[in-house]
Amino acid sequence: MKRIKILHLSDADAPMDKVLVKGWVRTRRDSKGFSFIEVNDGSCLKNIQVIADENLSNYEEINKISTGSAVSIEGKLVASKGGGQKWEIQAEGVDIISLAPESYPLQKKRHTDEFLRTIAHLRPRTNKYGAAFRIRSELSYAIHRFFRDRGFRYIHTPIITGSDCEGAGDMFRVTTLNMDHVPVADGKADYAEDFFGKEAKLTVSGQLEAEMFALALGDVYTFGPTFRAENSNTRRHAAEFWMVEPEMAFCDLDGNMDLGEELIKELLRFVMKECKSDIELFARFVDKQLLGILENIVASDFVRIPYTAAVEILSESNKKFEFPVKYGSDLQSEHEWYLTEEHFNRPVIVYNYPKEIKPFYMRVNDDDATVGAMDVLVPSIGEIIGGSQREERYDILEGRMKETGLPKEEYWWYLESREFGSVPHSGFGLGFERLMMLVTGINNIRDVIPFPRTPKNIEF
RNA sequence: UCCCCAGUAGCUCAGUUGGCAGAGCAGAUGGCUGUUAACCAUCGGGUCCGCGGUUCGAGUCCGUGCUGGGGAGCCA
Repeated sequence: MKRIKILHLSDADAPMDKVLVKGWVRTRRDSKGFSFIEVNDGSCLKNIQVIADENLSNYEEINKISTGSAVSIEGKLVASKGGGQKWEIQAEGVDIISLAPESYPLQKKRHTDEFLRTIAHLRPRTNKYGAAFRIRSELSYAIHRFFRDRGFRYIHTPIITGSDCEGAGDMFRVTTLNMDHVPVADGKADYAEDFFGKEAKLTVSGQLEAEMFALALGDVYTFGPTFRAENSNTRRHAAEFWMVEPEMAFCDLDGNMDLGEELIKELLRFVMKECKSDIELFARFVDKQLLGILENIVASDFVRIPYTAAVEILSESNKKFEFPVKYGSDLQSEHEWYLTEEHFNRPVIVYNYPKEIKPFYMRVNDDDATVGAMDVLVPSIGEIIGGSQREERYDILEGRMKETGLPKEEYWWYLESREFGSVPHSGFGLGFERLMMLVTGINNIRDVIPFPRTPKNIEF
């Protein structure tokens, strides 16, 4: 007999004569002559209540079933005699697959996120984390669907890269050298002996490679892990995280902003519709204002202001900032928070930043002072998208590389794309975990990724 | 890396001015009951984060280290 998932039982519209359910026991309560067993199989938030009568041949064993134990239940799906649930299973057989000892760390009552992080291998068995990771899966699907509907192609860009510096942050080294006996040449590690014959790192972005495919397939995107070896200790940063990076040929900065806004709104709409009961859990127990926040984002036009206008708003705000607002320096977190949470109270796209504070690949504007960069800021998360129109003019790109001290030889292939049929193109990076935080109201990135990697933390 | 806060039972926490280590939940045992964070009774459970210091006496005060959290920087 094939097992049926609890998801399909809870929305059943008629009783069933014979069902087989397998899952983990959340709690068990005794009554006179029978026992209530709450079983969850991870297919949905809901448990199914099982009635195990004392006439069952192994009732003595059934009475030893503890929280966390795995069971297989055969019986009838019948209308529940008690309140609180529509259906329950009148068990005809309860097989104990394995008993969890009393040391099982998950209890019926609420645990703190900090404690659950120390048992990341068990936390998906809780209501909250089960819901979060079901949503994570649905959100991934929604991303692929969004791009496919619009004719984008999915590109697998490399995880290991030979580019010494991709412009963002410190990188993790990839090597097969024996770290206890590193071969030396001229007083330095000799990478000629290494696997690739030169230094290799984990990627910090698939952008440069994705650009090559945008200039061939038109509209493309990547969706995969990226790595930053920054010693960041905040609730919004992880050393390993997932990023969505669309890249579009024949697209300027306006088109880029349009896509970013549309993407965020569409993903929120999708999740509110397709993950309704899981989202409701977060709206009830994690952030009471969650639904209002999500609806507000879906309904509002994102504010779009140039960097100079943002600086003006901040200067005229009469708000005491720890760091002074000044043209030419990057916006501090407190400035971004002010714009998106206080001044506008909705998502804000800041664009056209001074070129001195942005990387070499961003397109220089006609004023020769700013570049076509854009950051999407949302309340409670901060920067969720960072992107730009790319510099497609060979000479200017080459000049910017010289200015920022990048070795031209390393990027010969990137420059060549500007030599052969170069076209205006744009793209951005969306932080997938930050999107998860936005959607669920969970305020720590370590709680929206299955096994988080942060400085000094690589357990599991 | 810098600034701030915290660390007490398996979990969540209380612990007054420096004076015998506590509660709820969880666990075990018994009872009651179509229960649903079940209920009632009994019992077991501690390196008060580590190290050093002050003191007649430290969970409490001081120094230091570790771990966790929040903020900043870096960014998605």
